[in-house]
Amino acid sequence: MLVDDHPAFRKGMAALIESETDLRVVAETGNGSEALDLFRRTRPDVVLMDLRLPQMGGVEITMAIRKDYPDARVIVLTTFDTDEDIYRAMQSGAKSFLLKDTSEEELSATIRAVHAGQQTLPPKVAERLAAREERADLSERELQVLQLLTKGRSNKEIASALTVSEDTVKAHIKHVFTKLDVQDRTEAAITAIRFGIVHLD
Amino acid sequence: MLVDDHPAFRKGMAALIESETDLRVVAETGNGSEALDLFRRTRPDVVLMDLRLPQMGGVEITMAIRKDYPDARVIVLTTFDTDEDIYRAMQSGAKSFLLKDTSEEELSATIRAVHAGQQTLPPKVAERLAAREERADLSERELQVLQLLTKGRSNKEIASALTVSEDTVKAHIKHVFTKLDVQDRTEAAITAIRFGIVHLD
DNA sequence: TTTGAATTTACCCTAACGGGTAAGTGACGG
DNA sequence: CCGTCACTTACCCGTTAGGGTAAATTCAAA
Repeated sequence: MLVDDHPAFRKGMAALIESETDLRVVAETGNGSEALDLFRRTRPDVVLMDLRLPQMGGVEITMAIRKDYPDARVIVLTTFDTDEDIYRAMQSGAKSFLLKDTSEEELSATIRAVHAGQQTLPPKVAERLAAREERADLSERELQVLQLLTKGRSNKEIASALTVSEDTVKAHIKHVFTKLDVQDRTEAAITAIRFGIVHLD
Repeated sequence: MLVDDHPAFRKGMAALIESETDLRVVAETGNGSEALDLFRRTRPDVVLMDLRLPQMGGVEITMAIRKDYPDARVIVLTTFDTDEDIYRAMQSGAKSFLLKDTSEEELSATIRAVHAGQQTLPPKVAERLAAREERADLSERELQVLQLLTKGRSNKEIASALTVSEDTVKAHIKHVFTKLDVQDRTEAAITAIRFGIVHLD
């Protein structure tokens, strides 16, 4: 099953897959909520899932599918990716993570491997996943502070937004700096965006 | 002619185009430098160009083509786009700017329109281009300062990197703040990334 | 139950930031 | 030749940020 919101990409990907004698596309959609229905009805051996989808994200869909079907084999296939994206995708139960520019050979090899129950990761992706693992998780509150900081808000503004004192905000920010290994708020904001910890928009 | 580094996308796009009786794909490549050669040899009526390509960017290729062939008709076709990307693409002489999730109908209609010599822009894109036009251009020096600022450098560090005084850096930064309509450096950094004025990496 | 992490607040203090204002240089175009 | 603009520097001054330290509370896990 193919889940991607670009019709042209789906078409091309389907053609690549169908050109392999042992692979077949049983369903495709660009819609997140439709993906669930389609999975239930077609029960594909393997799902190729884009992460960036309108409405529901690929991670949410993957989690939803694996909640009902823990054996579902999902390969995440995406173009732009942050360390946090990779991390969350694997956390959600994806079996593999490929970039869209991977070769036809690697794609079909991965599909077969995942179908056989293996969990493969390209070296580049594995490396970035390891980098993410090294980074400490932010607490709920620290994440909220970081999100506001990344909107350009001052400590005072963040404090009033969270209805805590400015000193509290400072404390959270200090912890965030340590965990992200940065020196100041600007670096923290950029790092958060780079790693995909927070999203613009 | 199709220029895009994703084989699957090229394949799908080619299929969409060939399904129209009056349209034909005469050449395709994922390589920037090859694009120039291919253009010279095949002289396509219309070029569909991705912006994000390895090695040479789509804007550079477009400029290179239009330098030798000012009549070349280029449609930029891309997934993620910043206001600055759109602006630079149109500055480089592209005739239209489409997002990759545009419908088959809009795609073929645009190809025909551009072939007929028209310069069309989807409403959404036109809107964002207008937003970019309203924003004042940064001077060379201001851009350098902003780039360093967006790496998390302090005024002192920026000053020594550009071998000017810290007061000078402050002056540039003040101008940047005014032009970007922001209050502080963190907001400036985020805005610069959002608009695509500076790039991460 | 106790240990630990998250959350909260406070105080002190120094360094950095940012606004306002002023002014000198060189280059480029009208 | 003169105006404009980019670039440069300087000074003053108030606000903000960030480091260090300490401590209370809560809540979940060991």
